[in-house]
Amino acid sequence: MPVRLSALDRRRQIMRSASGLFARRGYRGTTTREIAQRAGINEALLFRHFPSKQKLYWTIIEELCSARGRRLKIKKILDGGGSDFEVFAAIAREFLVRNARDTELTRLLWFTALENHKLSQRFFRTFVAVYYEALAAHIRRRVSDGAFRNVDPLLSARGFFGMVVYHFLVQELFGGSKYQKFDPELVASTLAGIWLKGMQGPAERTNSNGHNGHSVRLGKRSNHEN
Amino acid sequence: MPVRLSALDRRRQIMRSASGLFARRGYRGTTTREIAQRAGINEALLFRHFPSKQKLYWTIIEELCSARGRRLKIKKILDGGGSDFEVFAAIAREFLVRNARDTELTRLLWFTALENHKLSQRFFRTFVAVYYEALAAHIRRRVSDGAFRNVDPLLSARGFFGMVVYHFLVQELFGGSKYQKFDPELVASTLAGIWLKGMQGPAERTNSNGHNGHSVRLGKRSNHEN
DNA sequence: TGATAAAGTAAGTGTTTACTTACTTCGCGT
DNA sequence: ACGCGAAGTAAGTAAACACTTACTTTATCA
Repeated sequence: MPVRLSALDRRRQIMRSASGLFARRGYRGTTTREIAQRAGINEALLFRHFPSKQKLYWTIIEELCSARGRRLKIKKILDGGGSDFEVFAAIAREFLVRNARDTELTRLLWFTALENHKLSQRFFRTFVAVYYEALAAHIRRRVSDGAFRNVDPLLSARGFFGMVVYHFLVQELFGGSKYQKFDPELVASTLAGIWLKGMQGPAERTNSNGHNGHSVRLGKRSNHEN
Repeated sequence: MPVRLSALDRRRQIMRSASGLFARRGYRGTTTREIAQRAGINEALLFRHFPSKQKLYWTIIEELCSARGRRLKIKKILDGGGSDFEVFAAIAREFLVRNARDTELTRLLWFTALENHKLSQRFFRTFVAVYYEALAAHIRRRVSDGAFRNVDPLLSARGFFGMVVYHFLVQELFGGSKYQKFDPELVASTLAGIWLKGMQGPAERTNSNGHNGHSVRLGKRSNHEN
């Protein structure tokens, strides 16, 4: 009846069970007994694999922080070329679909941010700040190209992510999806369209720069009727 | 030594003490003993004023939901006239300074959203959705004026709040303010500027003879460059 | 084929939690 | 001035919590 697993497999299984519960109920709202129950094992075994509940939690967070290849994805989009509109819509889309695929992770992250002050900052640095830096660098480049207006790159990058992330939070955390569904594709292109048009320089025809082929024929006509 | 208060005053004092703790540590992270200690009373007295911890929590949330005159403020800004920029910058500023004044409330709300699924949706409706509706209505008006492009009013309203709220969250919840301070005035005008410029229709809105030709060309389907 | 080390568990431990009970102190109306 | 109801409290209780101990089972390899 009791399935016997190798230490590594059991460890992984416990972490999987635990992260789901932590995400739904938070650290304090999750008991070690629940975790063990969900993993189908005795509570004592949990404590042989992890010295404490705290350590288990941290290990999960740690793994989530390091394992995901998110950074690569956004860097790839940025470096991949394409019009500004294509790039920013792709980033927004990537964010929306990725987060939608595991609401669990998002909830876990937000819980951590609220429950654990210290961890949240470290979190932010390893998980979120990299996006900003990459995006802000890109914006800075486009500013010096003359394609974007000269606004604070960090602030405008934050503004862009803000639109996307907040939309997701409203839909998933606050139950906005109960009232209205949105097509991620539409959301991505609409928000990217607004932001991008808002960033473009007053002299819009300045697309001749000897840089790589970013042309400025963007999607200000990103207007999608339906 | 022990200060004797009227039931009403004591009640209020307990609620004040409790909401601070709930905001910092969440519902589950706050003990009734702590609350009593902070209020300078015995734990038993707390339970004479509130039948349970749950009820205390709900009462606090309820009061926060109903008492605040937030809705009025934003309506007033919208109806007060002024240029689009003045209006939107004012809304953003109002949000930033108001939230900064009580981070406590913001934290409490986000905690509630995560910890209590049911409550969060009700919360959202009474606390946040009113903003959207007011702003979306305004956007709709400006669209039919021909001043704004014809994008989904709800989505673009969300986008606007998203920029502002997310900036606040990053600064206050994730410790962004440790690294860099932002002048609320600057943030408000920058974000409002981006969003607004992104919303304004250039020579776009031609006429309304049932079929507007530009919608055929979707921005996201623009051809690739490499 | 055992010896052994690790997987697994039943049944605890002390502590903390939300909540009670049984009691004392005090302001106030008559 | 005195009685009564309400403010206030010391000292609990049962349940739930994270974590332990002491023990049994089983895969693996010399």
